[in-house]
Amino acid sequence: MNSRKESFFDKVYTIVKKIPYGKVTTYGLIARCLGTPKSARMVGYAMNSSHKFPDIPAHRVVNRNGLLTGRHHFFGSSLMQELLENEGIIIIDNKIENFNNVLWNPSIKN
DNA sequence: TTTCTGACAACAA
DNA sequence: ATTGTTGCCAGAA
Repeated sequence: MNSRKESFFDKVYTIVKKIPYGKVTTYGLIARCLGTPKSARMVGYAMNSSHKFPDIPAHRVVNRNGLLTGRHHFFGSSLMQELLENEGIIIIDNKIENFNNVLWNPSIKN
C-alpha cells in the first residue's frame, strides 16, 4: 500500500504551512505534535532546509522562549523580525511580546 | 563509507 | 535556581 512514510522534514513542513497569519509556533511544539518531543532540534534543521521549498513560513517558528533564534538564517538578519511585525506581532530585543497571545498550537491542526 | 554538525528542548545533578 | 548532557534526523565533507 502507499504507506510511504513521509520524512520527518515533510511532516514538519506540513504543520508549518498551516500556521495562520499573525500567529507563531515553536520548534518543540511541532515536534511534540509529531509524537517526537525530543526532535525539536530537527524541526529547526528542517526549517533550514525549508528554503528549498516554497510556502514555508519559517519566520513563524521560534523557540519556546519566543526568541527569534533562527533570524540569522534569513536574508539579512532582520527580515524575520520585519515579517513578523508586518503580521502584527510585536518584537522587542529579538523576543516576541505577548507571546502567549500570538502562539498557535499545531495540535489544533484546524 | 564514517564523522560531524546543526533554526531546540527535556532531563539530571 | 543554573549548568551540562542527551536525544533526534538529515545532509555535507
